Amino acid sequence: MPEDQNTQMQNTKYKFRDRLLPHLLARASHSLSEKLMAVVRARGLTARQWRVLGSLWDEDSMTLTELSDIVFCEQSTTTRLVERLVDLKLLGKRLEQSDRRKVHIYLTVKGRRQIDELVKLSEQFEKETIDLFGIDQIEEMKHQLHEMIEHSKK
Amino acid sequence: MPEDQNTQMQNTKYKFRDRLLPHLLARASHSLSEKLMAVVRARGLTARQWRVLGSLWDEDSMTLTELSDIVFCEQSTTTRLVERLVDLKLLGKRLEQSDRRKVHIYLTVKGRRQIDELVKLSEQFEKETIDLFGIDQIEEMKHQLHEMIEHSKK
DNA sequence: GTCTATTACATGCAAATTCATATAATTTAT
DNA sequence: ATAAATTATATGAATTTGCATGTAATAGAC
Repeated sequence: MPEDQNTQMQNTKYKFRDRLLPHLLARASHSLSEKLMAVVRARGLTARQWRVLGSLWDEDSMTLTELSDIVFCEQSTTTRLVERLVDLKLLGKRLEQSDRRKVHIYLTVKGRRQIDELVKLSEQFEKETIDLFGIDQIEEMKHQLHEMIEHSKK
Repeated sequence: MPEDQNTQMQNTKYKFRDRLLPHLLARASHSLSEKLMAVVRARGLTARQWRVLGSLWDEDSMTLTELSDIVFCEQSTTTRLVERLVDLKLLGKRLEQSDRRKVHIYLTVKGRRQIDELVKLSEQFEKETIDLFGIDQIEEMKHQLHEMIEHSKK
């Protein structure tokens, strides 16, 4: 088995599960959001519900397909997830006039009020991370992450 | 970018959903693993099943609790997920002698054969990422990610 | 214009996941 | 040594999810 020179050092230091970038990114994401998620759950929201609600925070509206892409799940899952939040009056639906296939989802006033605290908490945790690692390092990491995301789209 | 105040410019450039590190990390992880996941699904495995199997690749064994921590899910989920893979003869169970509460899970020969291709593919995609962004940048990012994970444990 | 392909969303259903709780083994406190 | 607390795993029930497929609106080919 011809071992790559590059990964040789990592091989001895980390196990498979923590050596590969995708796993590592997921784990870091999970670690960093752990505290917030405890609050999210305590507010009766699932991680995905929060992600949908939060994503609409500074958007006028998004279609179900756009939301699915952001939440990393099937469109059918988004349909039902949103349906539930519409029942709870946290989200609203609006048909696009020029293309009546598209359903636009938006945050209601109640929904906005509901997640206001979570949004502020998110920003606060973000600030803590920035303070800990330094604005320059974090900004550079974000830049690289955006590049990775952009590149994978092709 | 430098003359602007801290996150001010980020605020205008990115929406809430893509400005916060946890979301961004999750999105990058998802983007980078997309191609591999297509193969994983084609092999009849779910993302979580693959993560469990892959994590055991270079471990003698892990307990259910240890696995749950790695897969980011409830222990009860791991119990049933593993149960299914044991039925498929991809995993085996062994009780710890000194503490018979603990169930040790390990990859069977069949399981190892089953994921061999996926492990190689993972390494290959990792190499592509490294070639694209440079070994130094990737290593530095991994280092920071490990630091973030480590810090969050406290 | 008509026919076909594509896009956006919905739905039936089986499987997966979680939450709460139960059980069993081990450790700790007294 | 025993009772209480803790740790590791299992299980029942309700919810969520994904896959396959269906339906309606739009775009494209001719």
